[in-house]
Amino acid sequence: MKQKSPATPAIKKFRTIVSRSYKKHGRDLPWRRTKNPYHILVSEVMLQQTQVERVTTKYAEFIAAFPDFRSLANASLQEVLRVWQGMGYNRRAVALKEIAVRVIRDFNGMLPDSVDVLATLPGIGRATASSISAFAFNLPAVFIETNIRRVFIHFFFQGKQNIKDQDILLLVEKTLNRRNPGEWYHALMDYGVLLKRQFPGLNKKSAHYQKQSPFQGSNRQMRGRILKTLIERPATASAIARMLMIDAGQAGKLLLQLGKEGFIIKKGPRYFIAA
DNA sequence: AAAGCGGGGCG
DNA sequence: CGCCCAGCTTT
Repeated sequence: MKQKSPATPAIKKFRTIVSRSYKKHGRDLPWRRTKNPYHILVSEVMLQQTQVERVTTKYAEFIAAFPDFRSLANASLQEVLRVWQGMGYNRRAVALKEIAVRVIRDFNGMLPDSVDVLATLPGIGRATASSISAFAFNLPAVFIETNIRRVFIHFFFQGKQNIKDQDILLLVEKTLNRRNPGEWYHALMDYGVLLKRQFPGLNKKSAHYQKQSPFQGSNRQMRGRILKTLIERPATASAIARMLMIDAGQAGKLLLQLGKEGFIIKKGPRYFIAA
């Protein structure tokens, strides 16, 4: 039996501040009104590296188009990618569909509640697995994401630099409210949103901070355009190269890579969205 | 440890 | 224009 250390005054104060703030201006978001594991899963995958405002609209569309695991499992990748358009990181749509297939086939149609099992599913890492476990099943999983990271850096690492996630996780575990992990995490995230406006740049003190490369003219932009095109109709490599105004060599590379990742297939001279 | 992956909105 | 967003996967 693991010994529980008692909550120190600092921890009690921390909990009080975050909880009070949540009661006063916690956000009311669609996926916070449900414990349907499928709905929670869809929201958590959509929220990876994607602003809340953009997810709120797409979440409703996606659930309307694919109401449950079975309908998503049975949908074509083309339909799923079409609904996904505008979200970015299209791999997530492929992963979500594959998760639905596995849940129906391997888990009797029920999403597992265990972090370790959830993390075996494609596109589900530690953070998403834990958040699903906390929000759908109210289990005390320990995780951080960008808002939570900001909160702990602000409260417990003042004046520090190069702060490791591993060190933050220890504190998340110590401060976790085990009576209601789901609500506690909502409170933490909402507090992180407030801190973002109050103290810009907190996350730059993370050891894991990285700024990303420009998007204009990037491979990523071209991949997105290719998929957008192929969702409408199949096309040849040369037609795609012409449309994107790139040379045939680059188009060929992009198409090959998209094929390897399971987005598309080649039949004869033309490329299609994969089955 | 670092790079790649989307797309949009905001300063 | 640069920056960042409820991260994951591959190298």
